[in-house]
Amino acid sequence: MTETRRLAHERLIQGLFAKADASITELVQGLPVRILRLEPHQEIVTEGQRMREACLVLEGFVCRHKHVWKDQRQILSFHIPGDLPDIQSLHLPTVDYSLSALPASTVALFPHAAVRMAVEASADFREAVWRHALIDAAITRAWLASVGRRTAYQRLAHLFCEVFARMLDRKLAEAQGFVLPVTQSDLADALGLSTVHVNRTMQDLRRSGVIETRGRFHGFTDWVALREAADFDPGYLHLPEETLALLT
Amino acid sequence: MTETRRLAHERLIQGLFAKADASITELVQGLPVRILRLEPHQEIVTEGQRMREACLVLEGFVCRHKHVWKDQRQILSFHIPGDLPDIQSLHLPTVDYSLSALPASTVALFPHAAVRMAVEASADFREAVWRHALIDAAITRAWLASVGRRTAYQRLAHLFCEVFARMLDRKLAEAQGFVLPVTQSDLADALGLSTVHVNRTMQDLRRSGVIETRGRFHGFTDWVALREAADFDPGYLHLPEETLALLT
DNA sequence: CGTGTTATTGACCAACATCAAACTTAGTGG
DNA sequence: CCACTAAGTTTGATGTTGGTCAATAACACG
Repeated sequence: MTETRRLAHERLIQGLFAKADASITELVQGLPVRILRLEPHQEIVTEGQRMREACLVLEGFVCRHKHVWKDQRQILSFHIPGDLPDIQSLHLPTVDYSLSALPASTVALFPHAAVRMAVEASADFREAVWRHALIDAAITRAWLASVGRRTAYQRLAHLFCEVFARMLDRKLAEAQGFVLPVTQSDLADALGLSTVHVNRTMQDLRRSGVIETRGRFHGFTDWVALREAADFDPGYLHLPEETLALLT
Repeated sequence: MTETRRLAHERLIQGLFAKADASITELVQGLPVRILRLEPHQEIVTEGQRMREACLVLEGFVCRHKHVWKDQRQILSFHIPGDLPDIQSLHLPTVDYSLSALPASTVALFPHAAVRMAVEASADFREAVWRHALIDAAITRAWLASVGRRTAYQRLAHLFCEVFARMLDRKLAEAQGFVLPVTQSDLADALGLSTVHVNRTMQDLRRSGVIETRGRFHGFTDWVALREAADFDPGYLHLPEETLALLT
């Protein structure tokens, strides 16, 4: 467990900073942290809840979602290790969404009070938290544009590009492809489609020869074509040059 | 023009704080500001642009939008007087969306440098800016849920409820209804629908007896029914109690 | 093996898009 | 005050994307 705590501090740094300087490392390692292991589909946070801790994804895959009308749900975002899906609860403690693990996952919980102290102590830390929250908002806007104005084919392609790019940046993906540990029904809820249609659209993607699926690993057989079909421009992710270079 | 500058400071306070204390008022009134008058449809900010000022809506109605694929656009948010649609450019200067006036509008521009100083000088101001940016993100999430999982009828109803609630809070609407100064084609781009379908759906709303339109004024003839059709819960707007009371 | 979850298929249907035209309104200049 | 124009709204006819329902097939795991 001490091992996992170390991982939590490491991942926090990885998620917030391109490169950590010594003072930041020290600051982060001083943060108290609680580890939570989650079953598949387990809910961590519920819409309307008042938070006292902020969550960091350590392993697995987490999503934000909202329940809409009769048992329909919309997934609002996917979160990979290193993400802080509810960091904004620091300033707006009542959350407007639920948070759930998709496959079995593990998350770290940092008390708001401690994070607030770190934020006040270090301008770099403060800046990094802002950046993280704002990129998150930019991603939500990209999703809104996708769901509002793209076809199912384009939406799915765009989602693949985005999640791949983000995972690549955190060294969670190979250049040739990546593991997306979610079901087709999760994808449907993320893209505003039905499960059946996601299934058919996936088949279209495979038939077009841009993606090859083996289980939950998705290999890119024609990255340029995928990127173009999706009309994907990674600008909104504000990735470092090194990562962007890998997405050419 | 000096008159308009005063208005700018006043609206900034109104947009950021429920009630202003004296020190905040002083701080805000010290901010340098530039006024811009906009023609209908005039673009203020363009996707990818690097900002050095932050925009505050003074009069009219402004929207954020993204261009998607062949001349399609998705409106990401509407902004009413008192809103800071691109305050996040303070920390992420390259914006991922465009900003346009819908009807003729006027906006104030505050230099980033000055705002940054105010943010550093006052914890209350800093907190208020965070709050503003985070509520904005919550609104985007609500839109995503709407576009992803609601029918045209529900989406339109939800949008009416939301914008009305926000305008009410800023004293920009009467209890019986409000002026929404946008075209049906703007609504279509906001809701991910076609203009024709928005038109037909508006007629449905009128036929159901929940809304009555005279020009761009929309009167609520059955608020409770509208609210229920939209499945509208204003929690995500984080409005003060007084305003919530008016939405019962 | 059996049991539960996920993926895939087929038949049919509904919501919403597209296209093209007519109508309304508000603004403009003579 | 009236034509003239441009923008926005409304209508009808028709097409398509994606939804629903229901069944079957493929896995994954104890």
